Amino acid sequence: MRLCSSKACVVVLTESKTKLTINNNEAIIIPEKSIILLAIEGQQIDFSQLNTRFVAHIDRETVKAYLRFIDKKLTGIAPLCRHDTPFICRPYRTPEVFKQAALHSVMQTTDICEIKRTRSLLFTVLSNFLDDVKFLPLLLKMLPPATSARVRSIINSDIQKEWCLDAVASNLFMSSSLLKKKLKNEDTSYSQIITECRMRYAAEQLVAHNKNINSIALCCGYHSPSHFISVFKSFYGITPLHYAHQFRTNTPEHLAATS
DNA sequence: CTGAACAGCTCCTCGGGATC
DNA sequence: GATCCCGAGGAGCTGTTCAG
Repeated sequence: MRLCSSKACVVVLTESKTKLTINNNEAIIIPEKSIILLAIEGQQIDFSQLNTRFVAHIDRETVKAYLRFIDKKLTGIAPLCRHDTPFICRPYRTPEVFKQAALHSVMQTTDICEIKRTRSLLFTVLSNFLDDVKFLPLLLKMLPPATSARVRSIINSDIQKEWCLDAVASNLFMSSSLLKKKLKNEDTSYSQIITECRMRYAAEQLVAHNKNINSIALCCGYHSPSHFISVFKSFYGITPLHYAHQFRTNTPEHLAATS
């Protein structure tokens, strides 16, 4: 089952022995009662068994806040090696705390107290990885490098606009060839970024507004719904309708309604 | 370090058809 | 009718090289 999230990273709790596959590479066996921290951006992550209620979604702001909170000197930390798998696995003994964190991480609330409580729960979950040498490099990897972040920000400012590389480059006051080089140095490309922005927006529209596929495809800058579906499927591993259905059947509201 | 040029490749659109 | 899949062709992007 493909792991879907619009956040920078997730933490997954396993109830039983599970196979984890990242970018279709060799499967990794995860023991039962483990928690796995995964950088999700740009990765295709599949679990042989996955209970979406046991997935805590952590956004970039929470990661930034956590790094400030632990107050460690970050400048000397070696970056995560390009070949390193972007995850850490630890045994976990207090699943009830984790389940609370996972539940809160998908709640949409403007209540300051609830937001602070969610953040505290996620901090508690993250702290389980503190003694792992890969932990801080992995968190730093989730914070975007300058150029790709600026490209994302430009595209997200008007996601429906028909962006091209030249237009984005001129917004950044540089040539398209220079922009390509800078993005390549950050291990990404314009195509990857625009697809990622479009797919995240599409997923939001699917679950939040219940729009049909045609209008979502157009909103995301695709003139062909069929192409949109194929891109969505290659990005999330499931079709848009399946995604929306899966989200609805796994939300706490639905679980409460069906219990 | 930056920009320009170019070959090869990927992505997107379009059209058609199958399935639910 | 809506969704999904597939193939062909063209547009645009990537990677690389070279020059300033």
